[in-house]
Amino acid sequence: MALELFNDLTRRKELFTPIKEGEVTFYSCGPTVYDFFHIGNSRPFIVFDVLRRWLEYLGYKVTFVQNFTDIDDKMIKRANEEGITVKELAEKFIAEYYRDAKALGIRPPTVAPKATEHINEIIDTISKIIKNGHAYVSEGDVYFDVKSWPNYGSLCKQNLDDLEAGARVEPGEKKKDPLDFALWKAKKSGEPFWQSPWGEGRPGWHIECSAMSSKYLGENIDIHSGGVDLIFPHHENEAAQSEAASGNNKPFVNYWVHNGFLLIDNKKMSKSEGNFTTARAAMQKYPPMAIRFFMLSAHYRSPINFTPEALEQAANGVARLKNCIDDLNFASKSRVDNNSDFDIQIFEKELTDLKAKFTDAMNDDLNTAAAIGDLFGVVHLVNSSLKDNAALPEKFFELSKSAFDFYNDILGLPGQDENLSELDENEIENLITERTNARKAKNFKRSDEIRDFLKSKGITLEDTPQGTKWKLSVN
RNA sequence: GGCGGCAUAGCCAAGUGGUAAGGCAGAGGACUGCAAAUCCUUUAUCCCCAGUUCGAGUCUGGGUGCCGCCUCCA
Repeated sequence: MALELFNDLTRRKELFTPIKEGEVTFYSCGPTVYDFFHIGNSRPFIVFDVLRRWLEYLGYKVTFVQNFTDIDDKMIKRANEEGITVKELAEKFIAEYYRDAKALGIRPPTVAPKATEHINEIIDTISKIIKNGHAYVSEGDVYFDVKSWPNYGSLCKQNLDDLEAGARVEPGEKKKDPLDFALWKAKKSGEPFWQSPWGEGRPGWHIECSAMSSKYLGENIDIHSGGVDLIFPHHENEAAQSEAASGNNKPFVNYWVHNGFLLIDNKKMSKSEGNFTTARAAMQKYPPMAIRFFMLSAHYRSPINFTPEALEQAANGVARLKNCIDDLNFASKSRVDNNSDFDIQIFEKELTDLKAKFTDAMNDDLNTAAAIGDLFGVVHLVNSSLKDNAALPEKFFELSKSAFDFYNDILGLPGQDENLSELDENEIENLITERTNARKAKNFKRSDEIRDFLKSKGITLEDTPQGTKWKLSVN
């Protein structure tokens, strides 16, 4: 089975075929860097990170572009509040983006362009749209002429009249039609501005993605992703602009993929509801990998509900996975025996079957929920083998470890251990030795003291027939 | 009003018309000095009604309930 993706343009699952064989051009809408990104933002970052990894696994050379929006109303407002420049604000939260993204196992994009570093490209794009007759200048603003674009509404499946009914005109806007949207905004006092053929001003929101996508990926790209709420107006506008600028009658994007919303208490997260949480704050309450696991435990297009219970369940799921890998590594130190009568052939076949099921699930519109089910099939297989056999051949450990490496490469689970205890390994080992001696002497009071002390330092002990093993506690 | 989505065990969640994956939590058991981890056993007539079919969670129609977009928003 080959990869199928649900395309919002056709609202059907379609076989994925890239424009250029063996290569994928992939644009994903990135954050506006006026604050830490919130927990809802982290969903597309995580699920499309997995889509990118999966495409790479399938053998494509993936160019993954994710922008930083570093100039818009929110940026200006926040910078003024903080008494810093828009540029300083952007630099701060771009750094914070990378910090949070890394913790969540999100890989850096191939290219991460900033709007303010592409003003020339933006101006060029706007000029092309004007030249092609789909935009007009109005007192220093430039607007996209929606009525001139017959395809407008084809992505969000709305007709112009219905859209018109909900459209709003801001005071001071000089549009011909309420649906027209700004490509370029004339300078207002106190705002950053750039020179343009239409006077001093700054780019509108949607145009940066068109300009940067075209620069790094070409005028027609394979995949464009974002949250469902971006379908209208952002992506509808982007498509109109990009196609109006290229004038080549080819679709801007072949596959539009959108993630479902993350809800809090079954409601959309919003500041007015008071249910707004940054990813940073969430990671202080739950392990980052629990958040990643949670995001991948449902299909990316389904809505998911962010609740403490769900996150605790996810944390326990990650712990089960980590325990298995830890047990495997521990056993590989003392239980290797190539004369073991363990049936490695059957084991290898079961691993292969699970990998095939996993592959089918991933190819089926990135069904990570089903895929995680198969990953737990591996966990169970490895745990059972460890339980039932005192000694196992070297190949068992090689196959198991490479299987977990494979799943980790795709899903980013369980990720990497980084949070080290304040104790160093020697101290831990010494205490374990002392405890082992105490246990031999049946001094269980002392042995439990040591175990409790280590627990308080984030180290969990487990006694096994091969000795005591320790691990970092998962929260 | 227009467009769209969802409804599967206590909770989360897969599921291609042929008698319900997986995770979490719970119960019982094994193992353990006690734990922890792990293993074994155990927990669902798939929102309601009608229809199509030999057979429906899965298709059709009609309800009911919840959610999202149409406005800055992942």
